[in-house]
Amino acid sequence: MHFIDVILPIPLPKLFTYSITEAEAGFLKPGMRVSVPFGKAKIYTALVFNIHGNEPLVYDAKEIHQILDDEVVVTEKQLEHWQWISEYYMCTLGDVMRASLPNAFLLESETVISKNYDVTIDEADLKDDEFLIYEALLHQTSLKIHDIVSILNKKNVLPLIKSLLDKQVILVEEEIYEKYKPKLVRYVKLHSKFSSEKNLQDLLEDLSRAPKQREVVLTLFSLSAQIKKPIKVSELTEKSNTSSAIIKSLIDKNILEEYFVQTDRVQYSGDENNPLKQLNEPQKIAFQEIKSSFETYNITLLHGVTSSGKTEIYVKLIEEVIAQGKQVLYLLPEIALTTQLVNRLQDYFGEKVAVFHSKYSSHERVEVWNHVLNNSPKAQIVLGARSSVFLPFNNLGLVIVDEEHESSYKQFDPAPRYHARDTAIVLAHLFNCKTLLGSATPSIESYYNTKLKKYGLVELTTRYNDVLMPDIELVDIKDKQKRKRMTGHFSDRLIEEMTETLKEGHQIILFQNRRGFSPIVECQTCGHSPQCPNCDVSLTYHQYKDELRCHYCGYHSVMIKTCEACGSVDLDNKGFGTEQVQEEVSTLFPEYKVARMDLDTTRGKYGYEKIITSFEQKEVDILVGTQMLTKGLDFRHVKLVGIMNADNMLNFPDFRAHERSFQLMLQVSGRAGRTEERGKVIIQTYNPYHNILQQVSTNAYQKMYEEQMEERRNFKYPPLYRLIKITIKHRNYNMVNVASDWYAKSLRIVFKTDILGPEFPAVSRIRNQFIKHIIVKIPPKQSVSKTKEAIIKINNSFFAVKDFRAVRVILNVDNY
DNA sequence: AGCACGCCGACT
DNA sequence: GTCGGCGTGCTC
Repeated sequence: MHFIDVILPIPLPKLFTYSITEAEAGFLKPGMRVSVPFGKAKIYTALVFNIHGNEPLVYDAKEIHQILDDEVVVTEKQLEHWQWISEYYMCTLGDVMRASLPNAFLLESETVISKNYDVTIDEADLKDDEFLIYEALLHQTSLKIHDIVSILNKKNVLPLIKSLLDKQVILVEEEIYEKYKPKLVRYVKLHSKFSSEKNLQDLLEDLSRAPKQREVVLTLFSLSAQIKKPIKVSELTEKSNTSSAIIKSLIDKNILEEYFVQTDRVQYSGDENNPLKQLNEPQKIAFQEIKSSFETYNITLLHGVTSSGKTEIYVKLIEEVIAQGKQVLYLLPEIALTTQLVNRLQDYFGEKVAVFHSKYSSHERVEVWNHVLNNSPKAQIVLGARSSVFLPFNNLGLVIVDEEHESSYKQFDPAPRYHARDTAIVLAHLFNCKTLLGSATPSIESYYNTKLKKYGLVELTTRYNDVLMPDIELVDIKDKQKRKRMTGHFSDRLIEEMTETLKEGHQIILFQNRRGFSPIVECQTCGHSPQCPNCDVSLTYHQYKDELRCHYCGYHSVMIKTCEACGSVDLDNKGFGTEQVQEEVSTLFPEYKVARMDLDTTRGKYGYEKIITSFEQKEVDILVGTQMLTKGLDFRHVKLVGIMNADNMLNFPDFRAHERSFQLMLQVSGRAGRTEERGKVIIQTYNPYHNILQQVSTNAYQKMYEEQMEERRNFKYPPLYRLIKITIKHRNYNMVNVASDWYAKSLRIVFKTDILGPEFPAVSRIRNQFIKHIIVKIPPKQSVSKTKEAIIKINNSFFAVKDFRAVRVILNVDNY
């Protein structure tokens, strides 16, 4: 008797056991995919977790449907890694599987219906709809659910299929198809019979009455003479300036022959292996320090001021590791910066660099996955966003986590709610290799770990080319308002600096941490402001489309002309976003070009790229944007950075608000003056004496760290205490209250203190679901894993209560 | 998560 | 009287 335990890509906490034959047992290995029947009819892709001979006692194991792989697609190391993730982040292995595997690896099954020929059917027995399907099956051998939906033009066709099945009119089968298809490129060549000079002459004469086709043949002829390589159809179409129809007719006439070649979707074309840049003195010292730090520590934090040339140091380290034939994982917070960085790395390492991120199609992901799995030289260096920690490395030699402090490394939804930095550190540990964290503004927890001597620390305090750190000036806008020195949201100081910078031909970045035009539209007469029907928030006015939008659920409606409550036309905009800043800039400086970079303008695969390139090429003089601007972009000609309003981030209700504001402001400031000239930063605020702003203006990281640590100690927050956030969701307000009270009470029985809540968050309803949060604080001496075990117990008894079964509970470990 | 089974309102 | 809503329970 042979059995396998498999992981199914669904959020169920246990593995499922299937029986296999002797031969299958000899062939299967953990990490291979099998398709298995699950429930009444469905077939799922499952991943073999282990192979054993223990027959389950309380149920009969079903047989597997089919083996899907010849070789493992998930390595043993990955399975180990998955287990750590599922335990640490309190999610199921199925959740991790779903997040890890490229979608195309998960087969889909589709219900296929065919006629039952064993039974004679009395057509009179059939209802109208049923007869339509029956008739369709007389013409076609099989139908898919989708086809039936379109034949009958109604949504719910399952009852009908069931009834047909009962009457034995049809047979139902689950058909499986692989979603990944290699990309084939279509090539053409002249049919071999025209290879002789004479036949070709004849052909051209034949075609003299079809000038278009003749033209194509001639172009093909000259192209193949020129480049002596196979000719793509797309190339030929473009060069000969014809349509694909003409080429098709040539193929049909057997004049051209078409053929297909499999190619990689992701290809690097360009010169490669430019010599590495020489490190300057401070970089050399830092490089040596990192290497000696690695002798003591597995993890080292490189704290280097903005524009100090951390990338060159990474490149040197990468060079050494790949020389040993090992793989490198280079993590970046988001894709915005990859364009510049990918180019830089490819300049040095050419084809060895593979890029991996969420905007890639699932086909592209499979290709990178396979390259990494096969240890192919094409993916020796993986440059990727957080999900690249799931790639099947087998020979990892170094992990680099750039911009280590970035919050986008943490996944919030859906499970697994992992932090890519911490997950990558564990991955590196599995391979017994080193991790380098880099940042100009390290996260407090990482810096704390260097103090605890868990991580090594290397500092780099001078900018590349000895450019001075930008001069940061705080402008008190409360005072400016009083003295009527404001034009819209611009202080006289900011306008002065902008005018001068533009005159000198330099560029400006304006930072406003809010999208849209104005967050709130308020009626001047009755004070009413339009709310989202699905969420507990006011709608934001977006001028560009003249509509009101909810940033939580995507609801949008046209801008109202009159107040919905009292009918008054006296509507006022409160607060301001990037759109309004952009508009004010174009009125203030009409002769200069302004662009905006935020979620709304960077949709699509190349959204960022377009804006970044046009700014780089100086087609745009002023760039207005949200925090996207901070993510490691390197603009050469920016001299001035303006932060429109520092207060809204400082006042954000979160224990990290101060740390985040410090990081954000220093990062944006770092965009100023990256070559030669010293940059200038203007920070507009109502409260210039705020500690954080003082620390930003003097680049006092140490001071900020100590002060924040003091607060964290006093208020029991990370990194001293650990946090687990429990979110309770339900569409019924009362249910959320009752359920969260029950949950919190149970937690308090076990943990006594250090439980916060339940509390409604600032936005207490999203997509028609009410939300309450409970925070579990874990003191330094309390075992984190024991705490999690206790929470899981409470969670289980929670769902044993009948009334609570429909309540959604989300566990978020390290929710910061 | 899906999906089937089972019990109560608005339609022919 | 039926179609169809979603509460509840199970999946090797």
